[in-house]
Order: sequence, then C-alpha cells, then structure tokens
Amino acid sequence: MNIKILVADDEKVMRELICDILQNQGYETVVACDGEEAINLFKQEEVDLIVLDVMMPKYDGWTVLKKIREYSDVPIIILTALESERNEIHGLTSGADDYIIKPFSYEVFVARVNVLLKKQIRKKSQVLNYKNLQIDQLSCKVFVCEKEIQLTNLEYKLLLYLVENENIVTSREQIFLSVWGYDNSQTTRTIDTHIKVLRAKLGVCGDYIKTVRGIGYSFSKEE
Amino acid sequence: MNIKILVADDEKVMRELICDILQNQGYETVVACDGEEAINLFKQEEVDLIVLDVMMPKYDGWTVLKKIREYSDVPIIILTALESERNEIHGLTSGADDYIIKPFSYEVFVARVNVLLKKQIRKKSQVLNYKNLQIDQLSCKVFVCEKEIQLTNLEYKLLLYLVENENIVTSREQIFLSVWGYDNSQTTRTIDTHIKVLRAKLGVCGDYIKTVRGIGYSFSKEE
DNA sequence: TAAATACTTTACAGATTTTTCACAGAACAT
DNA sequence: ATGTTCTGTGAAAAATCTGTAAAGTATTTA
Repeated sequence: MNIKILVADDEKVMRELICDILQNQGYETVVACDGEEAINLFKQEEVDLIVLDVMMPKYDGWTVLKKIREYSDVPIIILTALESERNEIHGLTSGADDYIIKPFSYEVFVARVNVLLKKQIRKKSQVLNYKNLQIDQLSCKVFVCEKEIQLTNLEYKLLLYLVENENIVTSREQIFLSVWGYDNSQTTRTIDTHIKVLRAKLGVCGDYIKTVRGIGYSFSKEE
Repeated sequence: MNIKILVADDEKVMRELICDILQNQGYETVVACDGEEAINLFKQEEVDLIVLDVMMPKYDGWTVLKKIREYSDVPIIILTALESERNEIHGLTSGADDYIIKPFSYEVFVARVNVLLKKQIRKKSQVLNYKNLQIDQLSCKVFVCEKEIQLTNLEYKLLLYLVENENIVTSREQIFLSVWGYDNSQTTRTIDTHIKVLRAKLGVCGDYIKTVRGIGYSFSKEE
C-alpha cells in the first residue's frame, strides 16, 4: 500500500521542503499551488492526508478546508505562519485534525503526520514483499504469486523468522531457540521436516529458502 | 450520546481545572490520581478519551500510554509541563494522539479535545456494513439479511471488537484484554464459547468469524 | 424472592498439527 | 572411488488445539 499526501502551498520553497520531508518518509506527494488546484487534485487523486497552507491564492486554506469537509473526512493538517491562538482554534474547530505553526521542526512535523496516518502506516509496515512472495503480518496470510497459501502457525513463524533474517545463515539451534524457545536440534530432524513442507507449500518461492550445508538455512530471494 | 473522559493527573488543582473545563463542554469525567488507578479505571469504565499527565506516581504517563496502547486505540492526549521537542516527539511516536504543554489556554485545550472526540463520534455513529451483516453502533442493533438478531451486551462488544479489527488476527489474550479488561485465556475456553454462540446467532454470516489455529480469531467477510 | 437470563467453567471428542524415526540420497573429504 | 557426514522424505505416533455440550455461578428482571 502506498500512502499519498496532498501538499498545498503557494510558496515553492516551502512546498519542496515539505515534499522532501514526506518523501524521505517514503510517502508519495502530490502538490497544489493554490486552493482551487488543491480541491481539484483532491477530487481526482486518492489522497490519504492533506497538508494545507492557510495563505494561498484563489481559495485560502480555510475555504479549502471547509469545502473538502463537506464530503470527506480525510485527515487535514493546517500550516500557518501566524502564531495566533485565534487561528489555531479556528483551524481546529473548522474541521482540521492538526495545526502546525511555521517555522516547524522537522521531527515534530513528521511525528504529527504519522499520528494521523497511524492506521495506514500500521497496515503498510506489516506487509513483507519478496518478488512473488508476500507476507501480511496483520492477517497472518501468505501469498505466492498473488494466491494465498495455507500455512500452519508453526510454519508461519518459521518462515517469518527466516525472512526477518534475510541473507543471514541461521543454525538449527538458533532457529529452535528463536521459534520454539528451546533447543532440540541435536537429536531430531524436526526443523528439516518443517523446512521441507514449507518449501513445498511455497511452490515457486520454495528455493528462497537455501540450505547451507553443515550450518543451517538462510532466506534469500536471489536466484 | 454520553461522552466520558478519563483525566489522570496527580495534582488536585490541575485535575479539577481540567474536569471543570470538560464538564462545561458537557462531558462526563472520571479521575485518576496515579498511573495505576488510570489503567484500572480505563479497564472498568467505557472511556472515549484520556487526558494523561506525564508526571504521576506509580506509573508515569509514558508507561500508562504504552500499557493502554497494547490493547486499545482510545484517543489519548498527553499533558506536560515540559516544553521539550524531544518529549513531544516521544509522546506522539509512542501512540499519543495529541500533546499539550502546560500552561495551556482554555480554548486551545477544548479545541484539541473536540477534534479527537469529533472523530470518535463520527466513527461511533457509523453503520458498519458487511454484505449481509449490518451493525448500527448508535442503537447497538445487529442485522443479518435485514433481520435483527438479539445479541447480549458481551456478544455485541466481542463482535464489534472483531469487526473493528477486520482482517487482523487477534489472539485470545488480546480479545480478553480489549473486551473484558483482563486476561483469562490461558485457563478457560470462555472466548471459544462466546464465539460459538456468536457464530450461531450470526447465521449465514457466522463464517465471517474465522478461526486462525494456534493464534486466535479474525473477522473477514471474504469467502 | 423466585425465575429468567447471562456468563464462566469444565471435560471431552474430533480434528489438525507437530514430532519422531528410519532410511534414501546428496555433498564432501580423502 | 569410497566412506563419511549431512540433508530430504514419508509415514506413523504423539501432542496440541478448537468446538461443543452441559453444568455451575452470577446477575438481572419481574
């Protein structure tokens, strides 16, 4: 899932600064230079959040806020240079979700954006993607070539452990300790058996799990 | 609709000031004088928002925030006397929804509280719609194929929790903590029993509640 | 207070998952 | 090439987990 943020500000420098910050966070940005453009863009793009400057040509920020709130609950952050309490209250009571005064600190800005994107971020950050293999940690579902495969809980945990240690060779002992909580690797072939089943279930992605003879296993999507 | 706000602050003066402000707005308040009390009260009362002071005996605000976030998304405002950017960032990234520095202005405080409550109310007044299943959160009525079904209070809360976490696998422990306020999942089959009844009452929608063996349950209208 | 309703606990069967084990086959060293 | 070591495999045994009924406890209603 890609998160898209609409940035509306008439000053080029500010616009680019904000976009840079957001892109650094891995978000996609769409820019508007005036109120009218902001409203139009919002209608045609699927936007997850709006950063809205108050002073803009055509429509000012307040007007844009009001118009968008007539039909959408999208989170909106109001940006302004005016440090006035009146303004802040006005912004918040007109339906804004947050209110930030310029100049703002990078970190606080990012933190406040992230609070409003909490749900989307949660979803996004829980999906692991490896070519034909996707692992959704929220629904605990695993997909190979877009098709869901059924793993048992243990198989799922084992796969997750290997994936979390991508490109790192882990011994059977380490795997046992991390996934099972105890070590039984000296006497049994338990892990090998599960790896076998896992590879089979992963189908074309089965060989992402590499055997490192004499040591253990490692997950790597390379060839 | 009745809105209840939990105010946690060890200073009596501040506590009463905040409660006065909130009661003026027509909100009901519950007060806690330390972190432990805050957590306990939250578990037993149905709270719509928490105002949380950082410096408190027993558990400080950060700890309370963290503990509550383990099982609840309730809006939380952090209050602090320390004007420090580090703190604000810490608060916001630890799961707070807003951060207010003391001393604050009456109006700004009210505005920020109202923003969070507005969202909450909007969320709570939605009719949830899943194919043949409708849940009217205002009247707490549930319909399957247009026909109302009778759920007990507990069954309703359980269903709502599962629905709010659509497509997310939740463990019995999480369900217990979120719905009951304590965990009893290790020793009893209480949840399974309620799930059974719920499925039966949901009729054709019964299989929206999926069992995820080894982990817990998840709500999903898919197939 | 009695009756009805709601909720929790318990025990157990059936289903599924996990482990074990013996052996076959591959990789490696000499 | 040969023996040794290590890994893959299939099937059966063991362990675990869930659904369910039924009984017990608590709470609400009349």
